[in-house]
Amino acid sequence: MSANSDDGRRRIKSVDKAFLIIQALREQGNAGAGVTTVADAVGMSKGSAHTYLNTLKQHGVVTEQNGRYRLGLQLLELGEYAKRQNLVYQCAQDPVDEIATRTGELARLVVKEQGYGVYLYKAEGDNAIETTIQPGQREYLHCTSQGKAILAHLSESEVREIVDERGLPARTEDTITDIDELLDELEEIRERGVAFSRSESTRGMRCVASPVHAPDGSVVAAIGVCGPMSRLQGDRFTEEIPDIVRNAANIVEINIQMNRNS
Amino acid sequence: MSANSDDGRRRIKSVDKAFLIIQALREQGNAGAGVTTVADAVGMSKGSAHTYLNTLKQHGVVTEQNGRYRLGLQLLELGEYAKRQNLVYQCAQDPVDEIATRTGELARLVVKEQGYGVYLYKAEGDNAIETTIQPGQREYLHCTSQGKAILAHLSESEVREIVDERGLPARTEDTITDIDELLDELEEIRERGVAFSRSESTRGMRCVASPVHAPDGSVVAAIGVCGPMSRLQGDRFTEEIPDIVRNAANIVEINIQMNRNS
DNA sequence: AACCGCGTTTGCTATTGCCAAACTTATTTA
DNA sequence: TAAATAAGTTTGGCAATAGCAAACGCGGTT
Repeated sequence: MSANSDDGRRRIKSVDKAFLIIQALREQGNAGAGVTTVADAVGMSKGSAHTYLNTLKQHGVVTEQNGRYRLGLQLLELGEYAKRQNLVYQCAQDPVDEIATRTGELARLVVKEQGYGVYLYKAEGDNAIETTIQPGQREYLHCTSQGKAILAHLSESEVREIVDERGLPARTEDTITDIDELLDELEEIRERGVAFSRSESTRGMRCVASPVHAPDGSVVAAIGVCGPMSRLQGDRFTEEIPDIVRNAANIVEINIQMNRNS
Repeated sequence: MSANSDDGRRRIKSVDKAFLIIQALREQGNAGAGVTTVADAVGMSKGSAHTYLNTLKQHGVVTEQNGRYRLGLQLLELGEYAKRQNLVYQCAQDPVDEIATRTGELARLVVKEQGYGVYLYKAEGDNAIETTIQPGQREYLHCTSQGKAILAHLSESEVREIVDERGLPARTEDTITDIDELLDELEEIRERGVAFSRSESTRGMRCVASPVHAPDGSVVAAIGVCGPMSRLQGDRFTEEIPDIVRNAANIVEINIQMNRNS
């Protein structure tokens, strides 16, 4: 009877369907899709799919050229806006730039959202590596140093909840895929104040990350450094860079607090 | 009786309302808004607004922390995806970089979407100016060189349609605000192959832009250069840079064609 | 020229979104 | 500490509307 689905709360089914269509279009990629293809993909009649696509088109989140529908750039405008509004994004840019220049490596900002990490900003030092993952993309929390830094400061029940929902897929042979092993690792990270990643998300890549806390004490993000194993080793990896990263994370936290009161 | 609104076509009203809420949240900016505020802003009951916000939250396009709702970063992921998928974006990056290094100025890519220009990519030369407008944002077509380059290659009826819908707001005292004057200017641009802007969008800023055509002959984008009046004048403004820009636009077109066949 | 596949439109019905009002929780005031 | 107020959440019932199926229109193909 009731229009609910997940956790007993009511939902607007038409909105769900709209996002189902957006998802379907996304999976079609650059090729785009026609009305019939979309209708089949989401399991509705041609007529209905047509009405949805037209509505979405009016809002610019879908574009159409001679019968082929694709994702529209209005999404980018909204997304960029959301990014710029983000307080952590505003407060972390300078410290991340600083990390990049001081280490010469790639420095990144990842914020927590819905059990994922969203890669929001990067700064490239003189020797910065190129990564395949692009700003704006989500990544799993268990396989990156940034993600683990965030997980380490959540409660065990929150961690288990995220793992139950997202799983622990293996990115490389070194990815932690066991929940108990992960919890042990998080314990260490908490004591140390920085998280390491040794080829856990990409072979040959090492990272160091430190969490960023909101004024209320909850973790909201992590900043860190990524580089090749060849350069990130010894004291530089275990001492120098952790110090730089920890310090920068601290500055971000101060920036957030100051921005709060203004 | 019928569920239509704009041009007789049916629409999904719930989807319209969802975007109304997104718009409302956007206007609240960084502060965010509570359920009641949103309900008032879009003119629906508290209960309904709550259901919508919860649905949108599930999809990540809205986030909530202790009762305050804001735009979510899922929008950024979708938007960045739409951008990366965009064929023109893929094909124009190298030529735009090239323009920037050869001129030392700011080079930009603007693609046409729904009667607006969407600023998708920039490359900064050694002396590049800083602009307030950010990648991902929309801009009017009548007041920028890039926009005029696009308009110049649409039919007069299409231009009139866009102007009717979006108007010709004045950005500076030099913005063209008269439709006939605009049409004359477009005529010149068509003959010349490049569009100029002299303080029409920002005081003291000059731009040169050239259109990019799809294989079917329609304009899809424009690339160009922006810089201070002090540097963009004389032959450099009217001859040298136009040559560079025209040439680069040509290369983009070739890239698009090649990508088409692959 | 007839066919076929695709996109668009429309009438009718069952579904679902919506308001109002009750209920719950948090915050402020006395 | 309690009362009062405000804000968020849930629910019943009715009216609105989303959805299908089927008809229509249109370009491309055999």
